[in-house]
Amino acid sequence: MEIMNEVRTRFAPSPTGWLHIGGVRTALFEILFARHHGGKAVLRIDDTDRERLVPEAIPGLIEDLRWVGLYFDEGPAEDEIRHDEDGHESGLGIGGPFQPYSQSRRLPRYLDISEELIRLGCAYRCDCTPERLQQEREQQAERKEPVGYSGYCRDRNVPADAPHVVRFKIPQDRSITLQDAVKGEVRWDTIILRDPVLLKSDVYPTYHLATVVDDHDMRISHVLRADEWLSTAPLHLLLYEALGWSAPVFAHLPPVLGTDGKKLSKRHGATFLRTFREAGYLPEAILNFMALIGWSPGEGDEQEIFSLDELTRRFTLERVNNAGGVFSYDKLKWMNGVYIRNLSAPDLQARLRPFLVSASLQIDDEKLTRIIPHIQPRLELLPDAVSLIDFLFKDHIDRDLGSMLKKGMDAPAASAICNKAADRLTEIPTFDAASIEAVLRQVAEESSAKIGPVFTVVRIAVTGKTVTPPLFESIFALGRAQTVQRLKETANLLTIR
RNA sequence: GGCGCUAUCGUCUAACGGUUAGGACGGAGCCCUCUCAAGGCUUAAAUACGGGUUCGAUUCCCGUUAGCGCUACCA
Repeated sequence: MEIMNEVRTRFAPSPTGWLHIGGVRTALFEILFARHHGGKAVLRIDDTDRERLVPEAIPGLIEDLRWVGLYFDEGPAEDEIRHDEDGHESGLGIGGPFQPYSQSRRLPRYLDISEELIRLGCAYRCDCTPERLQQEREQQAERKEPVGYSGYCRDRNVPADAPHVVRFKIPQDRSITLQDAVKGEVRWDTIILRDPVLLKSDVYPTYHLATVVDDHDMRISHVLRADEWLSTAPLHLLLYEALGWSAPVFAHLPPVLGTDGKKLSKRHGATFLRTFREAGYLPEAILNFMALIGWSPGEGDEQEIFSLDELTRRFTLERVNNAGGVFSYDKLKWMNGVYIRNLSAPDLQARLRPFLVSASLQIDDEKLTRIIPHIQPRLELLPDAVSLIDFLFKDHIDRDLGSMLKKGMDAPAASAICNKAADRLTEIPTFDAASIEAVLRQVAEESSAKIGPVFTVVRIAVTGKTVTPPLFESIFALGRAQTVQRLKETANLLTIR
């Protein structure tokens, strides 16, 4: 594949914490677009802010991306990822022809470019103190002028040997036009732009310098990034121009919002992918759902459930929306339920296991296998299974006898039903759902009560719950011995009551 | 304040000048039914406002309003 003509996208998160759900959407679009065009998606680590840097976040980010099913073609190699205390390999390395993929390891390159820009007269050193800048801004605000760096150091020839930053010299009286693949044509007058810092005093680049240099160096053809970057696009365009590089295609993605219309953040609820994982969401459902915020298949197509392959096949920038979209937990939950129902029984069982284990249940595989098909349509989140089936795996269950005794049911009658059910279930030759159903229906018929209340008595006696998977299948899964024992136990409890 | 982006049911969205403005989530109702779900059917619910352009605007243009983003040696 000729790399020069290849479609290449990149996802460049800052390792400041767990992967955010909004980041998942961006990463997904990077991959969908690149793959749709037979290109490559690059993972780059934007770790130029040493103050907010969380080293453990790097393996965490890659791990999360993998879990959700997003595999990048190029990215940080093993040695760029922090090893644990014992120096064990993380196993998360990706690698690629443009190593390293962490910006903190590319410092000399940014310094070179910064120097070149100074030589070119497109950038200059600035030794203004934070206090000075702060003061400047306050005065501007007071005079109701637009706030921003005044350009004080533009022509001062600040020497290189004292602490300083390097600023880009924004050409005045220019008009910059961006042809954005999503937003269309956007124009700015450079007069409103202020000379931004390119290289900080710690010799780390700012986002602007690093991203332009790396996107160029790594042959990125399409920059898909969140909406919030749109206003810095003219600066980036100017940088490409100053360096004599051709700019990539830009596509600014609509934001993922919280219910209040503001950018999705912690106060709206869960926002870290990790949290969704722990809450029992399926990665496929998350991806499918995120794809539908800001993108739609269009053409009157009403399909909503898409596999990653299908999304890849159908994804185009033309169908990316301009307006931001509110993240709906309700709809995600619904979609998660759809995905759970579409799982094979063994697959569901495997995915459920960790949640059952962490609920301290002693799993009996035979019971679990029997009940799986019956809880499948009843799950929205994986951990929902716990309260539905924990009665299968406990030696002792508590029952609220009071909730049995409703709709004309009294204790003696309930006790008799339990005893009779226990006896009949002991007698039947084959203990399967159909036989259990036949027996219990017979018991109900022989009782003076209606079928509903009778089954409620049996349900609570056997499971301790008012809400359970279907009764006969639950009893079948529990097994004859435990069922009979629980029925008799209940009968006794009802008599001494 | 300045600059920019955005605007269809509560929410995600479809309708690339002509539709009874469609679907999905959520809501309501009904059916099914051993509880709870799932499933099926039905239903309420939207083009922010004002001007143009046009035979005809959800759709194109302008303005207003509102929301959001940026305005850091953060990304």
